[in-house]
Amino acid sequence: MSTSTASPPAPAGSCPIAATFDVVGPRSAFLVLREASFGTRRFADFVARSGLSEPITAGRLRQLVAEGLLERHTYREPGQRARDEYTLTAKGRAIVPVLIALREWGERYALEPGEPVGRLEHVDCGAGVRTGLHCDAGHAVEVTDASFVRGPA
Amino acid sequence: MSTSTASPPAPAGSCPIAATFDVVGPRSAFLVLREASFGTRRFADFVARSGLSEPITAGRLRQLVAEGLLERHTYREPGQRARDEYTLTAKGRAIVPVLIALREWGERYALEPGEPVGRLEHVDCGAGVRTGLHCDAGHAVEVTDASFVRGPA
DNA sequence: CGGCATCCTTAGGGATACTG
DNA sequence: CAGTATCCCTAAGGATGCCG
Repeated sequence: MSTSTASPPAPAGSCPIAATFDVVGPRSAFLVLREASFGTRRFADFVARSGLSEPITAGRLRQLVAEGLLERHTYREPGQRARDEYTLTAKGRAIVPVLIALREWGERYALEPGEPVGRLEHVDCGAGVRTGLHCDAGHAVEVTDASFVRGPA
Repeated sequence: MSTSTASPPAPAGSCPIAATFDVVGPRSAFLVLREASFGTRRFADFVARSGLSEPITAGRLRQLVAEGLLERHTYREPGQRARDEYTLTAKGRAIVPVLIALREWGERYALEPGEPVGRLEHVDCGAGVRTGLHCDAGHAVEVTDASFVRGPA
């Protein structure tokens, strides 16, 4: 990937990558979203599985609800006391490809080969799921075949 | 996406998402990598285009070189003085899909509609480039059709 | 140009203890 | 169980100034 122009000063102010970090938050937010994407719903499970402390977990959950990536519902199973649960919204589900891409990179470049990391399966056929680039004309695209052009999307 | 198991305690220690953040670094590292993916090579340009301060930029460049995502070369054009430049390694290029996925999310959910953000083009045909999920059997996969299974990849 | 040194402020995050 | 309240430490990051 490269610019076709000589890249003028760049309006860093409207960079969608920076904007994503500004909305989603820090590392810990991605870990909370990871757990939510795995189906974790309850506070205590987020704490246990994310590896984050309670205050941080609580803060991220609150913030992600405020940003609209998670929804909080209080529900009560018959005969049980009320519980809170957090589930992904459409906005939150839309970030799952980012999580998968992060996962793929980490598995390849940041973990020891052979570390147990689980796998993503296509529910329809059981085959492994991966991210990829493709163009609107339907071609598979390599990173080196993508060119960034500044200006209106 | 959801777990098919009840998700036991989770070995957060070997989470590839967390590992990616641990290797790549914080938000500013992604902005530096963004610029590198656009073809930015020189220190002053990284500073001007990333919107980061010089010390932070210098620190990220040094760290990303140390982690093997960037390579630093000193080169001298004929009749010019020596310059340093930073270019992506294969390990660094491999993270571009993460950047693209972050970019797509931000454009959709974190920026005002209509903000100028540029676009990615397939060099072969000029069509826009997007990320997507697919399975090893070749099917396009929706987020909701991916299931995470713990255990060896 | 390509940095590093210093200083400062804010944000991220863990530990612990406590409350509804 | 689902948090909140403190306290404390470290990391992130900007501003400024200096140096090869």
